[in-house]
Amino acid sequence: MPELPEVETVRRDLVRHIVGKTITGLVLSQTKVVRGKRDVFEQALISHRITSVDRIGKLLILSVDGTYQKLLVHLKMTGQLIYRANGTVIAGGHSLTKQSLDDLPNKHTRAVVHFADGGRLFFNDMRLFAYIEFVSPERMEQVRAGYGVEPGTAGFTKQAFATVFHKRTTSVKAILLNQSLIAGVGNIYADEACFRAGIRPMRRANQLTEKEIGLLYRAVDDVIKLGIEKRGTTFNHFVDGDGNSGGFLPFLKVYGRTGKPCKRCHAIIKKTVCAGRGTHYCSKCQK
DNA sequence: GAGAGTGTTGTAAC
DNA sequence: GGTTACAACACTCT
Repeated sequence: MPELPEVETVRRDLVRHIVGKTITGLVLSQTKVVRGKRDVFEQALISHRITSVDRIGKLLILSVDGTYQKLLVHLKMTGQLIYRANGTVIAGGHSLTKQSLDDLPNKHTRAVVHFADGGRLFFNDMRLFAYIEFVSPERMEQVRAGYGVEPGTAGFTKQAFATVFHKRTTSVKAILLNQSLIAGVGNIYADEACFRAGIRPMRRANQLTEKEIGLLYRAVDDVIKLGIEKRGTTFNHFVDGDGNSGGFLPFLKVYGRTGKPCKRCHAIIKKTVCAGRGTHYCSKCQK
C-alpha cells in the first residue's frame, strides 16, 4: 500500500522520533523480513546511533553511525514502522486499527528495535513482502540508479517527465507505476493523477499529445504534494504518527469509487484492469 | 466455505 | 530492449 506520500509521512515521523537515538537491542521474530545475516544486523545496529532517515520513492534509507552501510526498509504492500515511547504510539504505518495498535507487539510484528531511552520501533508486516536490508555504498548507488525521476525533487522536470512517455507503447498507467521511470507513484495516486489530467489510464503512452503530457505532469506533482500534505491515505485502517487516519481519503476522486457518481460530472466511475492492477476512471471526464 | 481481490515489485517468458 | 504475467503471502470481501 504505502506510496510516496505515506512513506514520506512515516519518514518524517521517524526523523522526529528516532534520529539521534542509540539502539540497544534487536528482536527478530520472523527472519524472512531480514535480508542478510542476522549477526551482521545485530553487530551493525546494537550500540549504534541512527543518524538520518531518507527516502527514494517508496524506499526508506536509514543511516547508522559506525558504518558506511545503509539500512534499507521497504514496506511493500502491508509493512509498517510504528514507534512507541512511554506507551504512546508516535509513528505509524498501515492497516492496523487503533485497538490493535494499543497491543504491540502483535501477530504481525516481525522485528522490534529497542532504543536507549526505552522507545521501541515495531516493524510489522502481514503479508511478509516487506524487507529490511543492509547495503554497501556501492549497492546503495546501484539501487539509487534504478529509480526514475521523483515528484517533489529538482529532477522532476516537465522535460524529464515527457521523455519517459515518448516512444513507449505501453499504457500510461504502466509508465506511472514503473519505479525505474517515475519513482514513488503507486496504484492509488496513478489513478488519481490520470483523473486530474483527464486521461484514461489505459491510453498508450506514445499517443499522448504534448499538452496531455503537460497536464499529467502537473497532475502527478499536485496529487503527490497534496497526499504528503494530508499525511497520506489508505484504504483500510491507515494510521499516521498520532494514531489518526491519513487525511487524503476525502480527496480521492476515482480510486475505490467504482459504481459511484463522478464528483465532477456525475457519470458512474468505472473499474477495469490495466497494467495488471485494479484501475478506476470516469469515462466522461477522461479521454 | 470457496474463490477472487488487495496498496508492490522482482523475475521469467514472450 | 520493451512489455506482460505471475509469484511471493495472509488477510478480507463476495
